[in-house]
Amino acid sequence: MPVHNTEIAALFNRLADLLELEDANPFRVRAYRNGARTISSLAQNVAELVKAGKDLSELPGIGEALAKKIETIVETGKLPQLEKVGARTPPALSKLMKIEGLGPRRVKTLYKQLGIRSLEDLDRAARSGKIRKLEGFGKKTEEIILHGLERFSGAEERMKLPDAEDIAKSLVAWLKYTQGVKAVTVAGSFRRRKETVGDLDILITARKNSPVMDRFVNYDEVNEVVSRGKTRSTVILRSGLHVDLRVVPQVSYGAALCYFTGSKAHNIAVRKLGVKKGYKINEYGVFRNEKRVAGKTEKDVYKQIGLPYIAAELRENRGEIDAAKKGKLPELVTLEDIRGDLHCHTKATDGRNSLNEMVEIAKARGYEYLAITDHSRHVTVAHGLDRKRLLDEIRQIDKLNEKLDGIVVLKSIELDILEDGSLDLPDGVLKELDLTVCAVHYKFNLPRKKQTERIIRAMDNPYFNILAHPTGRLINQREAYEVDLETIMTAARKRGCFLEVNAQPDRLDLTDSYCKLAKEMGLKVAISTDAHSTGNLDYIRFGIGQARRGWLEADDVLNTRTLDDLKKLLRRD
DNA sequence: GCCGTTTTCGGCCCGACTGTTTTCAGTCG
Repeated sequence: MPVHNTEIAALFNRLADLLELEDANPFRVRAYRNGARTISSLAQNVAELVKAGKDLSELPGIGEALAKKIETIVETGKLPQLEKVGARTPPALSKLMKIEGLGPRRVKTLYKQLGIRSLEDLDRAARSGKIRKLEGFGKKTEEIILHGLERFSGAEERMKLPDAEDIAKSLVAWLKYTQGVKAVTVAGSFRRRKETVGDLDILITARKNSPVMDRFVNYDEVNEVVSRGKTRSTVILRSGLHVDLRVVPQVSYGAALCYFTGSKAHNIAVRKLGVKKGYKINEYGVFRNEKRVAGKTEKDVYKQIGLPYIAAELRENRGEIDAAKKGKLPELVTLEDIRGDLHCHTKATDGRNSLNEMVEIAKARGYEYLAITDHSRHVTVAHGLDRKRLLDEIRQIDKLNEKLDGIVVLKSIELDILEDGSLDLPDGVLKELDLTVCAVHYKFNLPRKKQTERIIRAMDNPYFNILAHPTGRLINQREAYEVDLETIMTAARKRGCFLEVNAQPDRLDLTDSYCKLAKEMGLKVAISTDAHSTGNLDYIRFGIGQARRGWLEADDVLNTRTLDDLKKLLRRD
């Protein structure tokens, strides 16, 4: 099993932590963190790139030194420098820096002065009042540490996007109806449509004397006010979600929106570019010699430094600035581009609504087609369809199609890929379908090679069309199964098969990085909801967000096609 | 440690809030 990208990134991050504790050059520390970020957001397995002899220093933020270190990690599983630094500075200290309110300086002082090297040490010292006596610390800081410890022990989990949406919606409504408030925008990773959010960043433009800050900290759901200033405040809601609110004047709205949308790495890159052109960029605008030259809209900000507008979903410093400079930004796929859904369930298996109800809502959404993909027999808990019941459903759909106008129901199935790579129903019945959506639903723990072969063998079946939720991961619940997705993607491309971007907000599988890789490989994907109810069809929004984060354009997406064009792309002999 | 249509050396984004301070360091985003 090759070394995972996340393991390499973790080693670099840990090294960065320890170097920071040693007062190393902060830019060197940042270089390690940047490298870690590049590695962890890469779809391809770095170990395999190394084996293929690829020059890693071509990757952004990876230079000769880091490239060499990565090679060592791939070969030995270890980063010698980390062990060397670890001998001087206890590696456990990096955990202390995760406590809110504790950074490298304070952790270092705590270690040097009180010998604190673990969470337990920290807790003991704080409780016995030792910390407040240190220079630069005080009673209040001690309380903050104790509080941070308490919070830390709770599950540290990022919130899934739809949950954050629910919370944001009520809060935004509350803030909007405040005297003097003009615009309320949720920015941050929420706006970048990341699959999970760590906190909510809300931007407000308001008249000078608007009481919006008061109203914010007095919101019913606020559990704790972390900080409160004139232009910025932070609270923690009862749900545990942190919310930052920033108030700026109208003339700074665009600059503030850029700043608050991030990502941090994107902002740094943009500001750097600004500096090069003689501008200072902050949340109040773009400045040349103290004079504001742009800032009212995001577009103005980008324009001022010679760039076209960059969509929020792209702002991760993963090549978007370079693409913008060259005029090569993708024209991202939108909700309006989607002409149909290629994965949904009905009451026949584990869906909540009938065939007719599903079709009715799909039609109301303006879809031209809807593929009904109930489970196959192997998924017994969902009462999966056997050959006979599938034939019944096919006949039912044929009958319905005769009556329907403006939408066509596609005959399909979510077909289990069995352990040996065969499909769960015989070809004889599969050939009656318009398309198949195939998936792994059991035996997640096969070795990587076997799992990969299993899926590719399934693709050898001429009736295989789309690989559903290709890695099986459930966000915050279940890791992806071990599989060589890049090899699978290559195989899919060769065979005329497709991969799915499952739009269930629990799945969002493919990830953004793999969407981008698919695009680069020329492999088209289907964005499908896997809806188990009529309401779920709306999940398509989350799939679109993920696809946009993966740089996908309408042309890269199967279900932006008209029905005729779609049929041409699906191999059905 | 990275990086270069000003640079292969000398830079490296920018500001708010808090606490412990009498002008600023530390942390955060």
